[in-house]
This record gives sequence, C-alpha cells and structure tokens, in this order.
Amino acid sequence: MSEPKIKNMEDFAAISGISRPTISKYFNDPESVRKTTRARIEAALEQYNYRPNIYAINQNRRQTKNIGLVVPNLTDPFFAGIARTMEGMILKAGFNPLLLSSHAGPEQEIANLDSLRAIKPAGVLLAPLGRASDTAKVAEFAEEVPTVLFDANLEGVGEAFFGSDNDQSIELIVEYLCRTGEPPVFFEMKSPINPNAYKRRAAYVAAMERLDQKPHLIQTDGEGWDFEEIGFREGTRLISNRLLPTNTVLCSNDRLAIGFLSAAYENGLRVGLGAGSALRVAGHDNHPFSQYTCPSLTTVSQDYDSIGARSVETLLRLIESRQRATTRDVTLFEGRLIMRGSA
Amino acid sequence: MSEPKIKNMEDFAAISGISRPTISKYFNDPESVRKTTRARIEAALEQYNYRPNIYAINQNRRQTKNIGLVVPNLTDPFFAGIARTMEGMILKAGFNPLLLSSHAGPEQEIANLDSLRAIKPAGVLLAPLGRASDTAKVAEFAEEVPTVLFDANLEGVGEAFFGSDNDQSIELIVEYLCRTGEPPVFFEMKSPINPNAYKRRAAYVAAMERLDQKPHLIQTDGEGWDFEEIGFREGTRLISNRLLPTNTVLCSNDRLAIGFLSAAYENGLRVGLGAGSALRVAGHDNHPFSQYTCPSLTTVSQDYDSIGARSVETLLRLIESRQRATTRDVTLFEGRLIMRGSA
DNA sequence: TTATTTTTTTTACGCGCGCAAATTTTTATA
DNA sequence: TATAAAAATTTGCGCGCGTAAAAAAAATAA
Repeated sequence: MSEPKIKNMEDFAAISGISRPTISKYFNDPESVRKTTRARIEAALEQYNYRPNIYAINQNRRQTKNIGLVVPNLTDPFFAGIARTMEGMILKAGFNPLLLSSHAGPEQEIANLDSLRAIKPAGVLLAPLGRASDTAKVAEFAEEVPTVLFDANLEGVGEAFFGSDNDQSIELIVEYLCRTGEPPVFFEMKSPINPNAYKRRAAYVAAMERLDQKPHLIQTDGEGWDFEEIGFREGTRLISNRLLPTNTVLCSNDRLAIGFLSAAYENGLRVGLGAGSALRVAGHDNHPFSQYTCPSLTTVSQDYDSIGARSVETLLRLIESRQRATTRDVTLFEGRLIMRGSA
Repeated sequence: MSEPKIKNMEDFAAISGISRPTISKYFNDPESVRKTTRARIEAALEQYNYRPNIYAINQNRRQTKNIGLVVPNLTDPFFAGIARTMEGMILKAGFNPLLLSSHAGPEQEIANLDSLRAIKPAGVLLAPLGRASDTAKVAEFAEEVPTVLFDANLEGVGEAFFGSDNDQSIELIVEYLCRTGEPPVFFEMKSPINPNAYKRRAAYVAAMERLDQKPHLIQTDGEGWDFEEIGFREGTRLISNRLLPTNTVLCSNDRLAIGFLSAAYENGLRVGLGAGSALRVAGHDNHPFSQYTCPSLTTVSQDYDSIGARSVETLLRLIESRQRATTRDVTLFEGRLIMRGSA
C-alpha cells in the first residue's frame, strides 16, 4: 500500500502535504488542530500507517506520558485485580501504565523505583510493601517524582494516601461476630509484612474492649507471602492441640483464613454458623477466592474501586497541575460486611 | 555530594576525565574497556550517580534491550506465577521485561502487541489467548518481531512453541482414576477460550478408549475467565439434579475444579477417596490454590519451570544470533501427577 | 629498544522528534 | 469587504546518545 517508505515525521509530513510541526501538534493532541487538517492527517495515516518514534518523543518532551504502578505482589489475585482496574483508568486518561511487582522484597521495591526513574514517569502509584519498605529511599523517590500511595501508608511519604478504614471494617466484623455467637480470637502473623495488619490488630483490641470483651491474639511465626501455608500449618497445630479458647476465629486476612479453613477441614472440624458446626471462621479483604472456600468465607470487602479511582484521579490532577500537593490527602474508605457460610 | 550537575554523558565524561565514547562503550558493556579505565569510571559513578538517558539510548541503538512478555490473564495466579519466573530470567540476562496482560480479550491482545511495537522490542514472549486470538494479526506481528509462543500454540506462528503435553498428562490422570475407582467423566466448558482445553478433551477421549472405557463429556455454557463461578454453578446443577453418571469427575482445569468442589460442599456431598465419600474430583494444572481446597485437589502439575526456561533461552539465543529460526521448534513437557485428597 | 597490538581519544555526523519565534494563511467577527 | 483572531507554516535549534573513522596513546611482544 505504501510505496515511499515513511521513516519519520518529516517523511510523513511531506507525503501528507502538511508541515511537520502541525503533525507533531496533532499527535500530541488531535483536537488541537483544525478539523479539516485533522481529517487530512488521518486520511494519510490510514494510507501509510505511520507512528511517531516513542523514544524520540520522550527524549524531547518536558514530561513523559508514563505512569508507574507498583504493587507488592502480583501473584496475589487481590493485587492483580486492583492493578488491572487501575491500569484501565490510566489508559483511559491517555497515559501509559507500567506495572511492576515488588514480590521479592524491599530491595526489589527500590529496584522497581529505580527502573521507573529511568523512564522519567510523570507520576507513580505505589502500594508499598509496608513495614519492610526502605522508607527513606521511597521518600527520596517521592520527592523526585509525584507519587501517590495506596493500600499501605508510609507516614508522610508521597502526595496522598488512599486505603481502607481498618478501624471501621474490623469493628464491623467484630461486632457481627460478637452479636451472633462467641467473641472471636484474632489470628494473625507475629511480624506481618503489611502495616494494615498492625492497624487491624489494634482495631480488633479496641473493638473488643468497646464491647466489654477480652481480646485474645494468636500470633504465628512465618515470613513472606505464603499466607495460606502459614494459616494451614498454624491452624492444624491450634486445632489438633485444642489451643483455641473460643469457637470463633477472626483472621487478619482472607488468605490466612483460606489456609485455616483447609486445616479445619483436614482435621474433621465442621466450620459454619449452623448448630452442627464446631467453629466459626471469618476473614478480611473479600479475596477473589473467598467465595469458593468450604464453607464460603464470611469477610469484609475493601472498597477497592474507590481506592483505585481516587488514587488515579489524584495523581492525574497533580500531573496536570504540574505542581505538588499543598496538603497530603489521607482518605480511608469503609469496608462492607460480606456474610457467607463460615461465620 | 555532587556539586557540578551531571546532565548528560558529556558532563560525566568531563568530570571523570574520560572521553565520552569510552563512557558510552562502558555502559554498553563494562567488560569492553580496560580494567583500569573501568575502575576510574566506576569510582566516578559512585560519586556522581549518573545514569544514561534511556530514551536517547534506545533512539540510537540498532536494537533495544526490551523484551515483551504477554500473558492471557495476570489475575490468574497461575499466569502471574509463570510471568514472575520468566521476568526474573529476562532480567538476569540483562534485558528489560515488559509485562502485559490480555485479559480483556483478543482486541487487547492485539493492542498489547501494538504497544510493544512502539517500544521496538528485541523479542517477545507470548502466551496467546488461543482460540479467541486474531491469529492473522499475531502472525503479522511475529513476522516483524522475533516471537516465541508458550502455553497455547498458534500453528505456525512465531519462532518456537513450548507448552504442556496434554496427551501425556491427561492420560496420566485418567489412568490413575480408572485404576483406583470408577472411570471419570470429563467436565469442561463447551467453548473453552484456551486451545489446551480442546487438546485435553481429545486426550481424555483417547485415553478412555485405550482403557476400554466409554468417554463421557459434560460441557457447560459460560464465557470468559470466571472459571470458578462456572464450575460452581454447573456443579450445583449437576449435583442437585443427580446428573452425574459416575462418582468421578475430571475437570479440564483446576479453577473449574475449585468451583465444583465448592458446589459439592454446599450440597453436602463428601468428596475424597475414602469409603465415606460420594464423589471424586480431579483437576489439571496444579493451581496455587489447589492445595487448599477442601479436600485438597488431586491434579496434574505442568512443568512450568521448564516451559519458562526454554522459552526465554530460545528467544535470547535468537536475539543474540540476530537472525530468525530456521525450523520452528515445538517442545511439549510432561506433567506430573499430584495425588491429594480429592481423588 | 623497536615493532605490533590494543585501547582510548578526537572529531563529527545523525537519530527523530519537541519546541519556540516569526511569518503567512485561513477562518470567524463585525 | 475590512478587520481581528485563530490556525498553520517556515525556520532552526537542541535533546542525549550511538557510532564511525582517523589519530594518538598505552600496553604488550619481539
């Protein structure tokens, strides 16, 4: 279809009979040129299928159209889902998302930020590892590049933070559990990787005390991301040695609960609300798989549509304004109780 | 630490007392300059922390160091896991992986390839959607850019294909199920998105006939990626209406099996090998969550370490040789039986 | 020491585009 | 139709680097 080879914008300008600066203007914003000119350019575009060189563009633009999106662990369907919706929003706004996962730990988190630095992003959306994060280096990055945090907060770092209101969501489920049966013990990791875990622990204690109940924490060893494994291992130990003080267990997150439920099943313990059940188990997060556990998991859903939307919007507005935030917006979204079979 | 601002390679050359072309040579291959020179550069590097501009590099290099990595659905932990290991290998080889997911369908798959085209990758690793893929457009892309397929084959497309030997793995589990109990029915989607599903169907039929058993296919409606939901919905229907002709169900993949197990549980059907069990359920893939179903899922694991490693190696060799493959290597790796509680 | 090889330096061009200022052309308004 | 405003064009610089050829310097071999 195309006989003369279009190698660059100059060639394309020549063949389409329009000046190169106007072509350049068109690619930066098709609406910025006259309708008739746009039509001529687009007609030529169909014929010759030219695309500007992205490296030349980014070398010369004051600001790229890249937005970094860093999550702690893409292998976790929970984060994969969030990343996916946020990616969609970034694309729709005409930016180019770059998805990175920090699964290997804080070094990789910093490495991710370093490789983002190399592509000079207009902004970054970061769900930090949390407790494990190298906060100083993350803060340093956030000084250079407009950065919005979500999911896990690092105090004072970045332009804004959007996350879940753990106080509200944990109180919600603690209240529910206390109202409908024995008060729950709280099952969690001793040294959780995620700062939300600390908030949830404190929220559990506070909620229990508010209800005149005695808090009881069960804290297991275990490092890393293999939450189901940890929940299963510790669940097995607790159940087979009859170490549970009540028949109700609130797990710090759904993945621990999934492991715990599996342990209960393997040990012949019936979980659920009914009369014939020996145990109630609840989680937190409304993990994609929590619907298919046996029994299905009662949990609290995080409002990740809002968290994602607000994070992206905030960053985009910041980028557009070409200046930094005057105040650091911290907004927490409420959870919703998801009642299912397990509690 | 650094008083004079290093804005580009020329500044850095001046400050380190070495000529710019030599600095350039160093960044393209640190081993290519004399030891003493390298030491001087690295000393200066520590002081001034300079990094070459990646856009300027890629604009001028004959070939970038980018490698595209496209999977059908990052929300599926199975693909997330594969992508993660392959990413690691690409990085170790000194290339820059770019991870994309085609979850929204064939249009996004093509959009992914288009955005990869824009960054002029040295090569691409592609797990196509399969049946739904726009094969002509994928093939066109693979003509332009060295592309290795994995997981799902598109006949004749790309330089090579690496995947699982569905014939072997399905026969393995069919043989096991027949040997230890009633012969299995095969539970699958009527119009599966993945070509492996077709291979598995055929492999099931062949394996059953080889064992002198009558194959029985149960094919459900349902589109998209929500396999657990489909498995649950259809499982509920089959169980509550007593439509199963045997007590053994082989699911086309683990995610269907997870939904099916959940349905069995909800309907009070005990699953497992034991005498007290009414049903046996098996899957295929050794999905990360298959270990934590109730009961844990008997399945076949795919050798994804080998598939990933061979795919990456093959592409890297191709890139290094700077020429296309003379023959299209198709290698299938064998599955391994994972015996657990469900069958 | 001299001759040879390897490495570095010098010089210079080109990549494909953004961007700015001044000029010209086209369109909208009076 | 004249006038003002908007859009397009011309001209030209600069971004930061890869790369090539020739000259110079350094390391190695004879």
